[in-house]
Amino acid sequence: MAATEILLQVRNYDLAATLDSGQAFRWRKENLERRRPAREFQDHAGEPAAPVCWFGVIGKHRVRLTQMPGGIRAETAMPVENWSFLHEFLQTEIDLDTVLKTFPDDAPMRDAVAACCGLRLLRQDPWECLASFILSSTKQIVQIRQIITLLCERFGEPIGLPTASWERRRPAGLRQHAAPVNSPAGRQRSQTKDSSVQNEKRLCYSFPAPQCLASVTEADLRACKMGFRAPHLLAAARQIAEGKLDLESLRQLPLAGAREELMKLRGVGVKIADCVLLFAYGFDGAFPVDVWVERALQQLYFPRRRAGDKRLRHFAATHFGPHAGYAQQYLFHYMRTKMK
DNA sequence: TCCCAGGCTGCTT
DNA sequence: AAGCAGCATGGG
Repeated sequence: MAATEILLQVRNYDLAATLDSGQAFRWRKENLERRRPAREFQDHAGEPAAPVCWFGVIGKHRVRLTQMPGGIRAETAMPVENWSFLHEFLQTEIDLDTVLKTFPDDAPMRDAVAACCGLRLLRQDPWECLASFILSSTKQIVQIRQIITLLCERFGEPIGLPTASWERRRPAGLRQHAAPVNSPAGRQRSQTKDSSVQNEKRLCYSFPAPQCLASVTEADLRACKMGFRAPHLLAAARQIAEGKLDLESLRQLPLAGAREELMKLRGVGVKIADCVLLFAYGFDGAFPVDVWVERALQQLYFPRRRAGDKRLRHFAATHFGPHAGYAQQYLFHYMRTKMK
């Protein structure tokens, strides 16, 4: 039976940490302060807490996710027959405690796990993930999001208009985090409302398929502010569109073989390859080392002596166990949000 | 103004 | 092997 809403019964799942930890770039947070709070959202004093929900696109589905006491509520713009796409994306079947038990029992890892309770790994579409991380090199996460937003607006397909119930559920007033601190309390500015509505509209596009991007020009892509990454993305799209690279076939390869295939693409080195292997294919042994993770390893595990690049990589490959990629995500998020 | 950002490539030592 | 400039663009 098709429905537009479902409650995913998962525990120990921090939606905010997961959707905002630099693995996916198309999720936007909104504070539903004006929405009548459900009973679950009232704290002990009876004050309505601000429920936070997240808007995003998974394949052709517009999705709104809300953190609930019993799990995650999911709402879609269109009725859904089969919710397996959502279970797959959120990896609701993963028993997080089992994963955490495999982490090394040392102080840095204990601190990171304690600080990022409920952080999960998603399971994304390989092409969207690959394209996103091709665009990620020497870019801040906010800028990666901007580039991808432009890319989807210009080349993605509009996603079906929402049902009336979706529109009805949309909150009347939305507050932006970017609102000036000294703005009058409790007063909404029309500007912030407009930009919020626009934020939601901007999400109404699918991620452009490789066949689509293969037919545009480098200048078209550069217009999305991606700079020197444009030829890399274009070449990757063409390789896939021409059938010279089959992303689905990588699923059958071992980690090293799949990594090797991805690294044949221009602009894809070991770090970007490992991000795709971890976030899209679920190779838990992949351990992407970016500036943040390198900083984490350096400061937390080699505080006095400076460890060389080679030594760091060997340490990363041997110290964190079978779910090293998960451990990496904890270190990354911990470093980025809790340490400086 | 300078430094940095979920890097990669190619050229020098 | 290791170091390093260049690459586009924007935030702090």
